[in-house]
Amino acid sequence: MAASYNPSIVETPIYEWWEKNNFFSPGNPQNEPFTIIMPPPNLTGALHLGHALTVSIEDALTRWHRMLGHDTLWLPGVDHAAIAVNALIEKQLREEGKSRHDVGREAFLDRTWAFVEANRSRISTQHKRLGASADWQREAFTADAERELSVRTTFKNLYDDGLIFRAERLINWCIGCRSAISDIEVEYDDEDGSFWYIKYLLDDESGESVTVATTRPETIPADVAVAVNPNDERNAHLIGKKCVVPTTNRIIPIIGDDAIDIELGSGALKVTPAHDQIDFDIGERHGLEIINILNPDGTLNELAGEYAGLSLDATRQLIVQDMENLGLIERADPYTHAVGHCQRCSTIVEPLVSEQWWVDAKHLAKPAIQAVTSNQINFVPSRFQKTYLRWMENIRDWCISRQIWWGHRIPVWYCADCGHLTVSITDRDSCESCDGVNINQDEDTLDTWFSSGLWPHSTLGWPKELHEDLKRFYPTQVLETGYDIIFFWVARMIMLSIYNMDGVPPFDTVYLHGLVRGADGKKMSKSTGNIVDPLEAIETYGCDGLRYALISGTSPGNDQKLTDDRLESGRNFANKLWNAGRFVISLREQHKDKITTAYSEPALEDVWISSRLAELTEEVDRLLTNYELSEALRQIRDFFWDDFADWYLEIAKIRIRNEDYTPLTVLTETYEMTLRLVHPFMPFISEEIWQRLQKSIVGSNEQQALIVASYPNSQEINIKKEPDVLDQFDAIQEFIRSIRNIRSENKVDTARKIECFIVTSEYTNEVRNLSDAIKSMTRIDPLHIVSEVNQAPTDQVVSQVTNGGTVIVPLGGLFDLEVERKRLNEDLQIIRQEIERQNQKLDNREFREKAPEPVVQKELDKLEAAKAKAVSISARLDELITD
RNA sequence: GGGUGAUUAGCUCAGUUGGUUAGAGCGCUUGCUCGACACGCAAGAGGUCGUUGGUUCGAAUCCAAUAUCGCCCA
Repeated sequence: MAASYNPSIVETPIYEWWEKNNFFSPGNPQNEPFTIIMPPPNLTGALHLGHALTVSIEDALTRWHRMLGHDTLWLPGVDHAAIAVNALIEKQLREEGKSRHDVGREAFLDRTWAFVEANRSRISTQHKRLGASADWQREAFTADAERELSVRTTFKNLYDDGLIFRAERLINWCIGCRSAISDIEVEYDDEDGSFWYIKYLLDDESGESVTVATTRPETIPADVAVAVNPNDERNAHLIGKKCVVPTTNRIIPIIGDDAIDIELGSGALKVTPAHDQIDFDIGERHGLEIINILNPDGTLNELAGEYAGLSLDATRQLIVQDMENLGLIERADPYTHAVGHCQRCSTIVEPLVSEQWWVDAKHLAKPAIQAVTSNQINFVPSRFQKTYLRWMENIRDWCISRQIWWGHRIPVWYCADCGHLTVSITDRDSCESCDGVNINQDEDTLDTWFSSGLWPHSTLGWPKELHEDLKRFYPTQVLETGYDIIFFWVARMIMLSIYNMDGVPPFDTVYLHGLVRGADGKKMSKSTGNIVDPLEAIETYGCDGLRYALISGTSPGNDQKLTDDRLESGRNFANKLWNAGRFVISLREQHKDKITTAYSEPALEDVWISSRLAELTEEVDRLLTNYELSEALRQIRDFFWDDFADWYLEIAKIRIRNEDYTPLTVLTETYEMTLRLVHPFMPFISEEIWQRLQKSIVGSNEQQALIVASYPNSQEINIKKEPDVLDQFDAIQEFIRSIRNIRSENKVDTARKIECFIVTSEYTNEVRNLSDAIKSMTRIDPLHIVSEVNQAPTDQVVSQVTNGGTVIVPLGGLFDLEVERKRLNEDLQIIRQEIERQNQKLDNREFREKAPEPVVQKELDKLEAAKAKAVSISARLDELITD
């Protein structure tokens, strides 16, 4: 084995071997299932660190459950990302000087499918590189034939139930995508603008005017009324009169409406129902006409009169200028207002009235709210339950039609003869009402989230209700994703799954992770240049190193910064595992014939490491059950590095050097179990070493698999847990640390062996049993074990008092009386402060009465220990003074 | 404006039923070729847990204000 771990030559062959052996598919039909459906990444672009985090978490949960023996399925897939891919292909076309309309729908889709095929395989290759133990045989695609069937079936059922309908309403029109988008696809940014106060002249001889305040003068050509509050003394008398729209000179009514904010602006609002939600509502209440002045490309249409053909920006400048020339502008105040931008293409979104397909979200939300309030679905962390409920309780109808070509085409056919509308799961060539063949399918496609909303059951075979997977794996256990898509995805899945699956929610637990940010704390993006490519990180640090870094940096729902430091410590941990394994295996090979499996009389350290391991397995089980992955990993690391490698292994070395080969058994068992514990987090290195270790244990060349080995359980540890041993070993560690500290503080040459006295009555046996280890680890010789301080010399010695006794090291010529006196005085100071604190605590009558007994006892013990320490230190000080 | 999160060592973060001497990694100081590992070993230094007030025998932890930064929604 190489002296350092080289992940790049280990990882790929192991993954291929796992896959070849079909370990990723569920294979324990007799056991209870555990299912995670993978959030399908978008087809566009490469996988980023967010995906790497998703994989790290979901794979850890999957591997853990697989090792627990569950019938485990992690089902992968890809999302067709309708708008994003459509935009990407359109961009390609634009670069060739063409539009999608130039090439036509069919050629456009051919081209898109070619892109899709190329990218799908790249995404699964990258997932495999991240070590995802997902069942690739079941890989799904939101736009494949099975999923199309589920989409159309859902559409048809919702339509038949009256929950999908077509209506003309105000929608968000993305000028870049040339499509409607849903409310949550609009992102608002504050932008500086102006609040213009504009005079609308009354349509009479009075010469009077009403002053309207607006941030959007460019929509003036679409005005159909001016509204004032009937309670507004300034304006109420105008109600019922008419006024003239500036520049276009149409005559419009002045109406009264309670909803008008008297305080805002001039108190008079121009009403533009086609281009503003509030105005649209006012228009509905008053039966106003709707004038839409926008073309799909964001320019103004012929209804805008002289401004037709101009952009909104250009119109604003021009119309303001025109009105100024007419003396209609009273003033313009600086004003900050929220401007909507498209989530996908960042261009400005315009409110606009249009006929679209809608889902009655309020109706679907009811049982989806119920599923969460009744705790059928739980959020981790729980605070996101509130986020979810708040949104669901205020949900608005969901606009699902998109004027783009890439996506699920709306399964609706319009009859030119009778006007009937046929909604069908299968393609139609005749009208279901009049049988006429003069029908056309709806040109629009569905919101990409409509198909991903079906994901938990569409991937398992729905609507084929007898599908084995659906029966076996629905509902799933965990849905793991980023908190940024609770509304887009999680909420829709809950609504649509409950609707399609007879009221059964799609999963029990929603685990939400945070964003992975750059080392600078900013969101990773190309423009800030702080992107870490997961594949590059894998090249440098290994897949396990990356996964370690991601898992150890994450806690549910919180963002994390990924730094090189953390990646390095992941790589270092992998290397540490590797080297310990290398050492254990080489020891076994060297002493093959001396290994026994009997440990009738385990040594203190054997019992200690076994007890610690038992504690660890119980703790890891508890933590993983509570989704505290980073804490579980941290504890495994600490156990392995501190307890196993730095203490147990070091002592074992000494024993083996002294021809005591019994530690080899515990050494191997502990190390082997550690590999199993760490496997869900660092699958490659653990599998690699585990297999080598198995060969050395079993002695056969048959390749075994850690991935399907059992997850450690404290019951399987041969040496049972003994709580007393933890204290005993702790005392030994303290003695060793004290001696090392004395050596270091007094600058005793590393190589030089010195004499030492350990004064203890409580731990005499333990010190005696471990004396070889103590001597070797501290380079002392001889070691005297005595029960009284007066059995040790007092001249030119340095001493340190521990909880288990006192360490006394004669230093001879290296001894510095002043240094030692100073140090002892400092120690005494500290211990006296502690005694003070303890006394204060214990003198408090209320504490002694109200605190639980064990807590009081613990404080009493601490006081006693501190007092004993103080006595020893003062005694030693007295000796120094009398010297 | 409403909601929500963060604020703990120089940096990045743990601290999940209130009871430790407040922990880790990185960085820092000192010393190390004792049978794996310098991606390592050993010994250290470093924190009045944002501020104020409250609840409690006891608060980093619970409550209320407040400040700063962030996110979501309107």
